[in-house]
Amino acid sequence: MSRGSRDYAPVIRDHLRSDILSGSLLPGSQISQAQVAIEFGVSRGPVREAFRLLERDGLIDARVNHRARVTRLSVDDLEHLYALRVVNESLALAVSAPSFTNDDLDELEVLAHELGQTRTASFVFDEWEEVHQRFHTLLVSHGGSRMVDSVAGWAAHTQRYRRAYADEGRRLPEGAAEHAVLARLCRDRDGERAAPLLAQHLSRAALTLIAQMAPAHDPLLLSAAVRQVAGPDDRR
Amino acid sequence: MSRGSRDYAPVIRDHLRSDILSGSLLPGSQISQAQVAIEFGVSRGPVREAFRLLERDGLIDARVNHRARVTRLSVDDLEHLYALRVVNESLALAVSAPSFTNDDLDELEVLAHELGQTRTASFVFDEWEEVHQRFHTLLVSHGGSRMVDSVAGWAAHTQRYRRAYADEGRRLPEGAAEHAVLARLCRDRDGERAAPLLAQHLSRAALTLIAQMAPAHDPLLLSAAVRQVAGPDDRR
DNA sequence: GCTCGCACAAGTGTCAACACTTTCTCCCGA
DNA sequence: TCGGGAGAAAGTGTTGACACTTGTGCGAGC
Repeated sequence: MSRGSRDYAPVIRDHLRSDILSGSLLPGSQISQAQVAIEFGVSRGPVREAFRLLERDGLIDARVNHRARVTRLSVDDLEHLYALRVVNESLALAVSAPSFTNDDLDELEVLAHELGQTRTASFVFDEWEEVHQRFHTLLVSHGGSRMVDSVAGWAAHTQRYRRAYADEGRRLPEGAAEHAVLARLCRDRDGERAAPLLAQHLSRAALTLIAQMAPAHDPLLLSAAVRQVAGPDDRR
Repeated sequence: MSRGSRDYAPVIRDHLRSDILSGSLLPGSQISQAQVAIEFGVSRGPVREAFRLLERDGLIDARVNHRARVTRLSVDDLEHLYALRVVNESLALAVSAPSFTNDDLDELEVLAHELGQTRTASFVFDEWEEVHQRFHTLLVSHGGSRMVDSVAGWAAHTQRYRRAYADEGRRLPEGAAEHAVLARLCRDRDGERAAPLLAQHLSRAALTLIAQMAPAHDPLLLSAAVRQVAGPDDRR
């Protein structure tokens, strides 16, 4: 069972993706098939396949005959990612609301509570991020595999920006409260109200990051996305 | 320049994708790396990379140690695809409206006109499909690369369903007219009105296909998607 | 006639080697 | 001192061969 039949590509891809998302592989840094192959104790074949997948996901740029580079971050990309999350996660949440199980709802509340706690308590980014991701994943988990996969990809991407730009000292105070409200609305099966709130929650997170990254940037696309979900919106 | 350095994977992927979308590779049929490698006069390495990409795009299922199969069609998938198109293309169109060039607008009108013509004139599916794709691609072409890529993927997928289930005899009569209206609204830079119309246009196409494929199917997700874009909507 | 095994053909996963390209390095001349 | 090449080193794209797995067909046994 040693030489044939093992399918390394997915595990290599997962490792590299995790390294990129967590920031241990920095944007713009180069990674070579040969190097990775050695690190995983594997030939370059499976590594090439993994690279193809990472490239398709937009995590690396792989020009022919050049070493692959971890894709760089940009405000535009950040805004696009959050705009996509806004419209898609809102839709997924709206249709998921009737389908939540009691276990789902319980877990949502526990996660929301933890997210509120960690804000005040000692703060470890990795832990917070894990809970946060889980919360948002659960929120859209009944949207169907195609939707869930797309959303998971975009959400993962935004993690890079949060890690790179989030001011770890002061987390968004409204954000934490919103998680609890979202959990509550899910409990009430009120997708119609939860969806716009999620949109605004995401938008607020995006705007905070944009402010840190490029204060002058005008988030046209993002506000169009929020408008689509929440309507013209004169209320606060 | 013959042995190293050529990067066959993308061209192989494009060929296979085109074969799958056009229906010359039927849903559920098996394709083997070895066979494809021979057909393209190439070794299996590049073919494997192409397969990984096709799998990522959901066009083939590739279980380990098994031959890959062209993914099957299902109403659920169809509905999901169109729901994604509805919310994303609408957003892309809304933000694209101010950015259209005169060339874009001219081409849109020409394409819309052609789509109206081909309905009555002798009908060749491939030609109609090409013009139709081009029209919708152009409509969202200023939405940013991430958006455009996602949308293009979903739109390509829906092509499989149109080819498999569209009743070639009678095309949607409203559909043809709507293309012209959309082109007009783009000319007027009226993204706010064009977006909901696009949503309904796509929804109508989806519902027609669903009716052919599984009349009993209740398109919950699709209507939620339309509602998100167009509002509760009592009209029509 | 039918089923169950079993060899064997076909297919996948992986590797090491080869052809070619990019990148680094170091040395030379201006 | 500073470019600018030539050559080495490192890297990529591809291949053919090998290890292993799945499927296939055919004959023995019931």
